[in-house]
Amino acid sequence: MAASKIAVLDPIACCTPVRVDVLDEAQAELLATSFAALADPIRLRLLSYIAASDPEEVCACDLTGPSGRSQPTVSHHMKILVDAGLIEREKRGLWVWYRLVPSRLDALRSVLG
Amino acid sequence: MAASKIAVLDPIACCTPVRVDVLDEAQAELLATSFAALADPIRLRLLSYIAASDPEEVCACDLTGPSGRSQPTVSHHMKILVDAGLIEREKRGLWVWYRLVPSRLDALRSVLG
DNA sequence: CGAATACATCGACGAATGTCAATGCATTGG
DNA sequence: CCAATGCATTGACATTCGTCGATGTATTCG
Repeated sequence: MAASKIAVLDPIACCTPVRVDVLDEAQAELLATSFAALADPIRLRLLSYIAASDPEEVCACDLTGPSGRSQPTVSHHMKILVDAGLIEREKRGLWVWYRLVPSRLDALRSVLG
Repeated sequence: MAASKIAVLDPIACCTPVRVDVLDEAQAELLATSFAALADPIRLRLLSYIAASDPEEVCACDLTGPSGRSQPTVSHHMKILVDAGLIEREKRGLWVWYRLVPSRLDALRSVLG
């Protein structure tokens, strides 16, 4: 079971479709949490906003405008994305900066393949 | 905008990471619905159960057992997966059969790349 | 037709989610 | 040390979601 879990989540499996055996409950629970983080339009836009930035790093102070949500709401959504491991958080002085975690996104991709 | 939408959802983009421009609200809403379909452990297990079958086709009557949920609940979840376009439904006589829709899964994969 | 079977829909319930105003907590600058 | 700033947390609310028993609907069989 440990082996199958690794197979499911292994990010190197890009484009070698993982013909998965049935997910056990623990795997399913974990993956569901990750996909749930992507299951909100505001979070998807926040994510793509970071992905579209150059360098791929965005200050929290620049997220309320594009998202059209209040500061607490944005903070709430970013926490969900961070907790899901999809983005990283770094505090620099007064500001907070966010980056994607490509390996985590790759892991999710491999599940769908 | 139509162009960017195609870029985002184009399934041929396997392993050529789509450096997406920021998702507009309509795209985000659509994608969020798709990911929401994957944001439940029972649905993930149902999906992987179909994927693991040979041929990749499963009768509804074989889903209540493995999922550990009641018949109405399974029916509910399958409807969500079908509405999201992730699986196909075919009625043959008294039975209903489900199949994956690989193109739809590929489309979601490309969004994460 | 009538009984049996497979699946969908309805109705109800508790739990989880998205939202924001108000407030709290660090960190910086004077 | 005090005021200001950026972000997180709290509390409250409406909405959505997952669940199942009861019921409805369609199909097959005798």
